[in-house]
Amino acid sequence: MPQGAQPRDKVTIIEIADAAGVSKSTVSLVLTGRGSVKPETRERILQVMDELGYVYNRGAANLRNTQSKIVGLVLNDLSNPFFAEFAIGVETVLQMAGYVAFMANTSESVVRQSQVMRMMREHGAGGIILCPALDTTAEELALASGPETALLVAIRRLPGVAASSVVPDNVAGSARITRHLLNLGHRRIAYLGGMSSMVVRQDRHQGFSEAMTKAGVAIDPGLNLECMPTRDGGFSAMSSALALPNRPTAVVCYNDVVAIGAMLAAARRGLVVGRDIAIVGFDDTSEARHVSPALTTIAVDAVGLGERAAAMLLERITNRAAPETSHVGPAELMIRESCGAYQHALTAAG
Amino acid sequence: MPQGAQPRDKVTIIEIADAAGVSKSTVSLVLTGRGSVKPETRERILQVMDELGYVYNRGAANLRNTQSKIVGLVLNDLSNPFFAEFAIGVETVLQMAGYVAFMANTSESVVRQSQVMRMMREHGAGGIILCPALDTTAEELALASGPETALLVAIRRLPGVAASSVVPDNVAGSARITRHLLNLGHRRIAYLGGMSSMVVRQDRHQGFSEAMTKAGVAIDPGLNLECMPTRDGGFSAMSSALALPNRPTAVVCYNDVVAIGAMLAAARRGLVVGRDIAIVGFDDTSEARHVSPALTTIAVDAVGLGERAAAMLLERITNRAAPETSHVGPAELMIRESCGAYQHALTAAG
DNA sequence: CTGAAAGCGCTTACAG
DNA sequence: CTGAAAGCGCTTACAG
Repeated sequence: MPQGAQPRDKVTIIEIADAAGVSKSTVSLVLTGRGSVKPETRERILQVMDELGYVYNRGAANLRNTQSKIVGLVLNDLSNPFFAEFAIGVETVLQMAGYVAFMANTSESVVRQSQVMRMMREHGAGGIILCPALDTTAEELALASGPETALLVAIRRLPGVAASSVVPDNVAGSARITRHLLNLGHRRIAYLGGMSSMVVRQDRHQGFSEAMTKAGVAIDPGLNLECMPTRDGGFSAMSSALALPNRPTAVVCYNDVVAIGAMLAAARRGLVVGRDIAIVGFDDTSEARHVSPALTTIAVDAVGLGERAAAMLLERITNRAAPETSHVGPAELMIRESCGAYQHALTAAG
Repeated sequence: MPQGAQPRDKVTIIEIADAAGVSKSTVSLVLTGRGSVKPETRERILQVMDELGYVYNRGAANLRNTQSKIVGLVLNDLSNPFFAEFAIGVETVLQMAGYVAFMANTSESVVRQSQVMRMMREHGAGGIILCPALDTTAEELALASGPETALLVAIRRLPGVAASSVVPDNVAGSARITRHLLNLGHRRIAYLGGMSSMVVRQDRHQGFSEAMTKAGVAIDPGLNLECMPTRDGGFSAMSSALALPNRPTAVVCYNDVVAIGAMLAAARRGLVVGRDIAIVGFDDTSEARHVSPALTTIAVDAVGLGERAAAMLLERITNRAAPETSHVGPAELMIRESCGAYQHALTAAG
């Protein structure tokens, strides 16, 4: 607060009007920027606000005019760097547009999810970007959501939910990375990680299956292994896969986290990943680049998805009549070391 | 919305009162839980709310009673996993207490920082947890903050700012990891990374100096190297250090990110980290465990710091008379491979 | 370009 | 335990 100013507790529009010698309507006009106020009056008012340390009370303003410039972001797992990057994208776009974001982490709990969504609505969020917790059902969401709040579902699509959506191209990405392994000469390829109840797993596994089938390679049902999408899950599932009598020569993992767990299991077993066995992931989190050997994976541009999600939600908020839309983001193959492509090239050359 | 309910646009307390056959005061009483309402009346009101799809308008409520149950979280770099973990801690505690959090990422921009802090205040945040951007000054902050908003500074302390603070024990942590290297027999130890203008760097370097001095080891000013706290910065600075005529045998890095860059530079030069040279970090981000060799570093419990920050802020919000407090969190040595302790033990045994 | 008045959805004393 | 009235800080037509 500038020196000389009185540290009043609550400076309101009325005190500004008094000090500037105008009515409070005029002050409101410069605040909203709607009506046209004489430039010198405007300047004087602005200066008085500064002197008195005035803070615009948007809660009061919203009470009168609805539309709030607040958006909620509900994340299922902020500890996953993928979602942190997604959040950065969302928040950047929101900030540029003059919006402010509520953020909540549900840790995959549908209960917490309902709670935070309700809280955000009560606090006047005009829209919510939801990365749904694992067991989210369409009915629950219909209750947690409401007509005053625009809803956008991100990352995990939710069949049967009336909302816009932003998801990466899981099917195409998975097909692409599977083709990559097929091109490298692999035939016994396992699909590892995630639970078959997860929509994302279904999509990614579908891409895997399509690529295998299109290449005329039989899929061994014994090489379809489920596990929780964690490092530990990947470790256990991979250990099982390696204990198989006729073990796979390549493994397509549900995501990077599972792949890193799988790499650990292979190393523990004395295998050199990228030479003795190929392992690939999905997401391209920053860890993928830093593990050794570096992980071949699918980049989905988490930041870009976040930006797109925010832009689409803003569009729906400002234009309530706009139809629900869905966006499927790119999925790009990042060839690194864990697939053995580099070694393969050397062998081919020699 | 349950079937049978009219999808009215805005259900207010008045419509609830009418439908339940009571006055709106009574409805307000069950909403706030303050007065005592006859249990059956209460039940009936609650049921009507559910049927009509009522959403409590906290903006309107706050207008009357001040105190808002909203808190702001301003992060300087959400892409750093350390801050994502910190945010998780903050948000968990806030959620438990029935608060909702605004979140903003400044990307080290003081301009964005001022903007988002003002926005949060305008939207009625009762307090703000700030991880300040690099060039934040006490004066700017005094302007961006205000008497209605409790301020808590986290991670980077800000000399001269009247606010509670939560920071890790940078001095002790740095001294501890330096002692670890001294115990391993190192004498030519470099301090690498960060800019001397950063308060965190000053604290960590102080811990380094104290440990060296206490051990009676001279500090070579030529082995104090600054760089931006990024992977690339660490890479360049380490390259310079290795080009020195009498190069260090061990390197204490400003943080994990710098250390990982430094490890890359050493490897590029043909050195085996942990055998030919020791490199250690600070923070214990998840990457530290996954690089190869695994990074010896200082764990500061980011989640715990976040929880503590939130708890302290809540305390100040509910009890405005409470004095400002500061908390210094633990700093624990995580011995892994990059310091060569394991190799050292083998040698000693043989 | 400016002023007086009503109202947004709620809470808070104050009567009953 | 319940009702009528005032007011929180702002915006919005409506006059001037």
